[in-house]
Amino acid sequence: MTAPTKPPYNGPSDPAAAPASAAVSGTPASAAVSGAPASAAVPAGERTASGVPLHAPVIDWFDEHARDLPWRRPEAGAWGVMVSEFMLQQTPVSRVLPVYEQWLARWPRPADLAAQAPGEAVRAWGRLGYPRRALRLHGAAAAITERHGGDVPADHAQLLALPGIGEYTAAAVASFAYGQRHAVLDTNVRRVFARAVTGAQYPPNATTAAERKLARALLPDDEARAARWAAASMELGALVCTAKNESCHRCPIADRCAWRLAGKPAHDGPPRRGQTYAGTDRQVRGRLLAVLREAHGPVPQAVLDQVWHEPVQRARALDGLVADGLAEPLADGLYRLPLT
DNA sequence: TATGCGTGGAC
DNA sequence: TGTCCAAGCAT
Repeated sequence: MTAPTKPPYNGPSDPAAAPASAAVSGTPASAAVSGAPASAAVPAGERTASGVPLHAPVIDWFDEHARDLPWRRPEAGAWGVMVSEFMLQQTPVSRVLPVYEQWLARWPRPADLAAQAPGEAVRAWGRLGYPRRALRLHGAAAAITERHGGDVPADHAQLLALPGIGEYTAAAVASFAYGQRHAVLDTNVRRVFARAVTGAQYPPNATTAAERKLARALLPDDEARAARWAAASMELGALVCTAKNESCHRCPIADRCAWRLAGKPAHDGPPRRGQTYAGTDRQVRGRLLAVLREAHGPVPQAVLDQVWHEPVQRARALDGLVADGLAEPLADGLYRLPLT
């Protein structure tokens, strides 16, 4: 049973963020990067295109510098890992921390969340943003309760079948919670690979087949070490190889980073998609939902009308919330968070 | 494959 | 101040 006792976050107390890795496997991988010069001492699958191993210094760095995050503690369990992954989708760690703690204290198991109305999940989500994630997490908890006996599945395909879980999150939960060997390709890892291996400042806008192939090729053969590498490469991107103001002087692989060795050429090609916000439906939806979240009962339409002056856009945004299941229309022009 | 989907901190 | 950015997913 996946029943992690609530993990009060009392600050750094558990330096060992993950089980110690086993000895490095000596099994040669067949997925060598083509054209790579032979480097006999290192299994082919663990070398970069230049033949230089990448994971050893990164994992060593991680052993020293990993943040003590609550979802990395053993007591977090698979449910804690999964909750954190939902919350961390497009939201910074610092904003996730307090909500995560409250969430796990209130709903320590998937079944506890599944027993609540979805609107309660939306309310507890607070201002993390993208509240459809709260709905999907609630739906995932319900599916876990129904289909998996209340335990977060360990199987990648079963994880992928849950609402709100895509390729990244399925790999992350399987790797971080269950120690499995998966390519965990998030925006941090993609940026590290783009720089260290490809020599580009930023990865492509959308994940490419070449990136997936590279991620698989760089995966250590040993299962526990692969899971460690996944967390370590993400952490490197989050703390050192950041999008802006990268800290190459603190980077364990700076001496072999293709981008740095090339003189850190600026990004060329199409501009990276920027996100506008002011004046969009998103902003209106956010305001509307904030009112519903903070209300304790049904809210009259007249109150919702206060949040935005333009009636057409306002109506479209409200309709969108209803269509997404984030708001529930009642009789007499009243709205509330969804009970079902 | 491109687009829509929240929020707030950093510079 | 405005722009960019933060552990993606669904359609």
